[in-house]
Amino acid sequence: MEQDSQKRESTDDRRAAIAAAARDLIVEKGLEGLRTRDIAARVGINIATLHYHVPSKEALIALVAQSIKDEFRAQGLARSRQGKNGIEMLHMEFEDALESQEEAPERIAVMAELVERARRDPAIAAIMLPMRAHWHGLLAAMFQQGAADGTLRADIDPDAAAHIFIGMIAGTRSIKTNRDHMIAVFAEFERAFAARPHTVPEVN
Amino acid sequence: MEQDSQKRESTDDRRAAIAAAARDLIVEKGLEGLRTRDIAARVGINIATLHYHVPSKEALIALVAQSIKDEFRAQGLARSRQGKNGIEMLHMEFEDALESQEEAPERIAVMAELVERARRDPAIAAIMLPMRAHWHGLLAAMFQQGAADGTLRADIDPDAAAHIFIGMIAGTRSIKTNRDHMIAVFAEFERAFAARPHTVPEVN
DNA sequence: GAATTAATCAATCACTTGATTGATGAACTT
DNA sequence: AAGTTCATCAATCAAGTGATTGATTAATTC
Repeated sequence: MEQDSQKRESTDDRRAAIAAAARDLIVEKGLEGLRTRDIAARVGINIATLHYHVPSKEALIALVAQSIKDEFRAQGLARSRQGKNGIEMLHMEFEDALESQEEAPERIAVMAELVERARRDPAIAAIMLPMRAHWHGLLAAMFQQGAADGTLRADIDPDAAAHIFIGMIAGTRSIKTNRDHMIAVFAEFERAFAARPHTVPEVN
Repeated sequence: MEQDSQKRESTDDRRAAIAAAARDLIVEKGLEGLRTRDIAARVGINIATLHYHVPSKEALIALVAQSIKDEFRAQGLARSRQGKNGIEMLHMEFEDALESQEEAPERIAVMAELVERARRDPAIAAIMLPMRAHWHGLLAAMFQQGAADGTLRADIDPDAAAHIFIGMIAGTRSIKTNRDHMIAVFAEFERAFAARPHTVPEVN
């Protein structure tokens, strides 16, 4: 139960509210349209109060990046991959992506924006790049596992396959993306990377 | 031969120079760091002169988008795909991407920025989305062709495969991308989508 | 060669924007 | 109850920031 008559919020709560408002505004206006005043207004606080909780705009963007990173980590931990074979793990990964797209599409959009930002802002790069590298590593391990357990192609290059998988997911944050489209794309991905012992050799 | 003693440039030349300077600055500072004054300074003209040639910042960004679009169109027309089979056309497409990445990496970076922008700016969307749709259509046709001529998997979903291909290319504008890495990724893509009649069926 | 158009710039406007200051009341400490 | 810290805001600052104005000079037209 919350007491909504409370006049003062803790810094943790405020920072979370500020991050949430900033994320919404980044989706609406992009990083180039992000204004500290707009964020303060959306949270319902004064601009000086915002600066009390988050010292600078730079720190604010880093806060947003960190909030994204934390959510991805939480999602990764939510489901155990233990005891699963390669293709099953890949399936779970895709389901996570599908869930993200449906429950927090704004998260994907903000992440795309921050990945761009990371290219020229070391502070953001320090947050986003390890996150991407970690995901890439997990995926590569899955592909390797799949090649070993016979559920994925034996001649797979785990690193390259992880790259293609990430590109596929990142591409779904595009225009006409709906659930059915994503499912069709992943089905094609599965046909492309799953082991296919059923193919009938042609006679030359 | 050019006469570099010329004091006045034509509007076409000026607009091209402005677009080029803007693209460089977008790479350096992002759209959120783009300033009309900086562009003018880089071209070597007064801010008022810039506004004489390009009426507003909005129009300037549209000019950049159009310049990108024109270059992509030119690249697409540079090599004829006639008489090629599915996998050969795909190879050419990859070579074009590789060439872009090496000869004009800034073009890819700016395009990524503009694709983000298109999400919330109808004027930019009107330029970028048809470009993307056109590329997607060309790719889907290639995959269909490849399925028909036996060079690519017969069970391919051309639309989904095009999506994955675009994601792969877009993903290469990421961090540690070098030529060897791109080639390894495309090799994996080829293994994944090429017809593989040589697979030996396993006995259940 | 006079009139017109194209291209340019110094100066400035009106407004935005991130950040600070100094003050105020609530909540916690002792 | 007094002192201290926490959270808040009205007012303001200084540096931008996109755009305009009015004038000047080179090029073109007639």
